[in-house]
Amino acid sequence: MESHHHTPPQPPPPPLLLPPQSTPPFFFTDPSSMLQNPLDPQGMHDNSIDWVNIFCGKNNFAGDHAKGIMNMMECGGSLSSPLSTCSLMAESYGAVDEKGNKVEKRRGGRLKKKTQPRFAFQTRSANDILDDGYRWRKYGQKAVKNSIYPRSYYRCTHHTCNVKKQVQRLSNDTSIVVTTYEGIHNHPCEKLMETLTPLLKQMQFLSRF
DNA sequence: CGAGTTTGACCTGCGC
DNA sequence: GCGCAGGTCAAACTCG
Repeated sequence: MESHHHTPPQPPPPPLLLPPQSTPPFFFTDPSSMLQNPLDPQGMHDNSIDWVNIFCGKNNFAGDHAKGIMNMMECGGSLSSPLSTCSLMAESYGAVDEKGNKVEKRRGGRLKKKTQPRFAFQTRSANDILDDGYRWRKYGQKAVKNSIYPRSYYRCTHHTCNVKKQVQRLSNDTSIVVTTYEGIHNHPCEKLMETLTPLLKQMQFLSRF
């Protein structure tokens, strides 16, 4: 079956850079709550996050959010946009392997080095698959307890990239899709490059005059 | 024919 | 020890 992630012919992409006066694609529903770190309620550590860079800097959301993932791991909060409501849910890992590296304990059994930041988005959408600009290959689907909807497992198709994501629709609110990303893309967003290339060519052409 | 999906089997941790 | 649950694998299958 054809991958639903394979980008079909689509209308022209939106402008690359948001005009300064435009509404950013995401905004905080409760800015004060964004600053409270559930792992550090006393504020003993630096909780500052470059949210603007993460969410509003460019259209390459899926690529640029990587810049803030490590900060995100220490924090939690919620975001919303006019079209969707998203929540960021940090996960903490406390296990340590024999060499002292922090590891993530997996239900599947094996211990895994904590090199893959992980975070989740809740998105209000009728579509299970959110087009984040990357190409994904489905490698599994499982029925999940207490949910009428299965959980789907995807891997980034880029040969050097090991990013995974899980997609699941909430059973108690069927309008919400939870997408959990694991890892950081080590390559540019293909969709962004597709958008940039003709623009760059046009700029090169115009610069000759 | 290559890329991606489907789906049952398998692996491992956890709770009882 | 056993069964359950989550995550992954891989063969078979689909589609362009």
